[in-house]
Amino acid sequence: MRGTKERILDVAEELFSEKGFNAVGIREISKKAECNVSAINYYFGNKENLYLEVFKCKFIPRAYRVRDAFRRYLRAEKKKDIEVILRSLVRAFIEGPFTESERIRHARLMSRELTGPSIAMDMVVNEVIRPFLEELSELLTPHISIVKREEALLLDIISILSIIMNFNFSKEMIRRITGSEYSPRFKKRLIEHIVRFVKGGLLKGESRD
Amino acid sequence: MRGTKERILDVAEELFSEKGFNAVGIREISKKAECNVSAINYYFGNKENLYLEVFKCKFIPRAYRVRDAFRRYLRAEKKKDIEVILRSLVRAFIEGPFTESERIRHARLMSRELTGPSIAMDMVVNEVIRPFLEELSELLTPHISIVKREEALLLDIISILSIIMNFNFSKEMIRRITGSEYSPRFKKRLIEHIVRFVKGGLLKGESRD
DNA sequence: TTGACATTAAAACAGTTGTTTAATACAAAC
DNA sequence: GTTTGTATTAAACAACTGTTTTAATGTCAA
Repeated sequence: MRGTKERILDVAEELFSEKGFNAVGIREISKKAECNVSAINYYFGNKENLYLEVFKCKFIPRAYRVRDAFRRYLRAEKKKDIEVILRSLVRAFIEGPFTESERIRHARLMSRELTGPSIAMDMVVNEVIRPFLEELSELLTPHISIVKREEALLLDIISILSIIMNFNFSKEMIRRITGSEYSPRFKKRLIEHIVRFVKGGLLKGESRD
Repeated sequence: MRGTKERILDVAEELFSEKGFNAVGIREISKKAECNVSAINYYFGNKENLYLEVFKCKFIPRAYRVRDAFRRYLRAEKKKDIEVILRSLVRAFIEGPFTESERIRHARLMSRELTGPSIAMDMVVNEVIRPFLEELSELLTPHISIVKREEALLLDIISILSIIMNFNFSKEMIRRITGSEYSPRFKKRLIEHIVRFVKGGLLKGESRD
């Protein structure tokens, strides 16, 4: 059996992402992790720190894996035009090297942090979001022919990520509205849809207007 | 002084949207609403029902006001081309006939419902989202010249709303990343950015590809 | 075997949770 | 003036909260 500390982290991430910080009790965690309540405080000091540790040990490493998947998809292509860049990006989030439950956990934690920032937000912004935005910005700039204000490109990228994220963490809502399950086939359609939509958005006003 | 029941509803909405259902206690509500704890159970039965009532009496009517603002903006324009439709839509959400705190409350409640569906989700889907998607779909269809699968248009509209919503309920994150406050000037830029981006996305593949 | 340390366990802690009870206060209706 | 129904209050309820204490283990080196 894996170490107690590891099990606590796993269970904590699962429950926190599913219900949010306040809706989860440490007794619920300890029960599911098959350990004593005091083991949690022994290893992590208190509940808040456990939450922080979930981000440090689980969320952030996985965010890097998303980024790495993106880089890998991109590297595998010869022509690195806008469409390839965008498809690599979308695929990293929608398909990515994750199990479906991993993806859901990741999306939910992120979504909670976006809507109701917690003590973990600083970490997420500084170690994940900002560097990734910068990377995307540098990758896309050479392909945007018209002179674009820096802010405009930033807003573009945020818009792109908004769409990707939304399809990732509003799954229940999307399911209800479209009537489609998140099957591999639907995902394929979804990826192509998003790629084409955001490509259109990015290139807006270039060949017309 | 306004009626107790009204005050409870107001305070409950504010606190629920700010912290989420589980993070708010009825004693906190009763204190801020300047009433007794048991008044809450007297009027609403229990905490869960109070949450539901917040949606019934506050969220949904305001969602209709967003829709009405959209219709009004649209009606005020002579030429009802795609750009006008989209600008009306974006303005209804970003500017709309609301105070800033009203907009924040609305966005947060919606975001929570999207990420972690509660008992209120059915209400939101059936009375707000579905009808509005249909309305948008009918409005946009005549302006999309190429034959588009029904699903494709639906995904387009969801993408559009994703962007609008994200700029509405990730404000703290946007602030940090862009360094811009949500001033009227920034909002203007934001609206024009979104309109152009989603217009590009919607019309993708029409005049090129 | 001894001592030191890391880990687990049960119990107690004080404070908070949502809810209920029982007792009022205050109108309008008879 | 009594009754009826609504509105409001304080107090008590049992269950649960995160945390701490204390004791009992296990482990490994000296």
